Amino acid sequence: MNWKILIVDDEPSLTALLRRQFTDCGYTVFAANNSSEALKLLKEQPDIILLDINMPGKDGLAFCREIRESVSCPILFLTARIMEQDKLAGFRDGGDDYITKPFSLAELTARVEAHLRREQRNKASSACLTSHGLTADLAARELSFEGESIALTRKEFDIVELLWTNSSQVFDREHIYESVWGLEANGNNSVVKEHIRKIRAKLLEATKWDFIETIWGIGYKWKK
Amino acid sequence: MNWKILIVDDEPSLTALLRRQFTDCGYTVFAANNSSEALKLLKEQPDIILLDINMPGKDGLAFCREIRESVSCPILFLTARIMEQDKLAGFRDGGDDYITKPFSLAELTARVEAHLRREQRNKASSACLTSHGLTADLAARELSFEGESIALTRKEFDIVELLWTNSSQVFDREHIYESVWGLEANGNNSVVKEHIRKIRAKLLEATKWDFIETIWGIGYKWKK
DNA sequence: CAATATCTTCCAATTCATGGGAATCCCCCC
DNA sequence: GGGGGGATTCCCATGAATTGGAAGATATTG
Repeated sequence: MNWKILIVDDEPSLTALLRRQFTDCGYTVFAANNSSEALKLLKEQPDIILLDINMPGKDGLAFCREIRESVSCPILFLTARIMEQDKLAGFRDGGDDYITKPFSLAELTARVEAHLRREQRNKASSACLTSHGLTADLAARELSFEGESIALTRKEFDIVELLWTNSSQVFDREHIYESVWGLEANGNNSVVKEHIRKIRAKLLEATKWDFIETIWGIGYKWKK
Repeated sequence: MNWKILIVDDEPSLTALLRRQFTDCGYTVFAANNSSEALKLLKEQPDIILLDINMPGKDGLAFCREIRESVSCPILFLTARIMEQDKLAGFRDGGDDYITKPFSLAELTARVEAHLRREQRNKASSACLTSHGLTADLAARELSFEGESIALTRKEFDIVELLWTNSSQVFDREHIYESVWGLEANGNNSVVKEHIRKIRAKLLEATKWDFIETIWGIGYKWKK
């Protein structure tokens, strides 16, 4: 993920330092020396904002109050003020964190990443497997090929999930039975056979491609 | 909003202090003296967790690593360790903030509220759901189809909200029961079935469209 | 106390899992 | 290259599991 970070500070040496740090970490950095410049850079839609409080012209707190409604990304205050009242004011005005100078670059970076991690988590969509145009959404229990949905039954989906998520492994029928059914296999593997057949039939019908490889005398494996 | 906060610290005087503070602020407070107690209290589904690092038995960092996957609420570390390495470890293990003792109650409260505010904001951005002409206002708990209001009961609305806000996921009946009722499901899931039926009947009547998909043998899912 | 919401129970309809046997395929040996 | 034996695939009828629906009991609310 390539994050965009907006740094607002009137101290050029600090913005330069931060720019270097976050560029090194793979961020796209935008820097402003005052509130009005910062306002223009908002159109870049940063994912997170570092905001100095003490600035000539409009200060950071006022800037934060102004944009808070329309900007949803986390805003972290950077400041030399250590008075508790100032901190509280920062949070009250909509800040998400308050970091006092001097701070360590490592801690600042860790905090920035913690906030971004949370943002991403809140947006997170479920994990999908994809290969050869076939897509499986494990949470939604959906399988589709180029947008076309393929209906699988419960056990069929369980088997596909098992094979696909361990696609470098060969599973014998007993292993599949025990994994999917959660029971000990007692020589009873014709069920697995039949399900493999049905899965193959459905996938072949939809994709013209056999995703399951038979390892003769051993078992089955998902083709990569 | 009545937030639920989980406090985990082995120092009874501190948990007592925090309990009083957050109770006064209108929170519902759960407190644990160690990790295993805390684990049990997770079923209360707290909105935020304050976690001491130094505890006998499993420490806070280990506890955090363990639950981070399954618990999405913010986790704030409270600790007397001020070494930078410790802070970085806290963030690395999935913490959202790191507060060093001694701290001021006012700042702690401000930080807690900043995190909760952000959580709410992230949810609120999807406070109005719309698809196929159906609109749900989660804050007002109102459902309507092309201006025509559809009356849902409390539990019915809870279920719709759960399914719709996680429309990429399949929920089995036990999961729905535990989420909506907040209780452990003991095989008793015909209630959920019946509520799903009622919701379907109401929506079908109003919209001529079935928004809930049955995943046979698994559960239910909101159609996208 | 009435109205509404929630929960329980039971049964029919549907879908899926299962197992057996026939047909086919694959590998090895000649 | 051809045949034999075992493993695999295919087909299909049956029965079990799951869901949807009706009706009524119980709890909650105003």
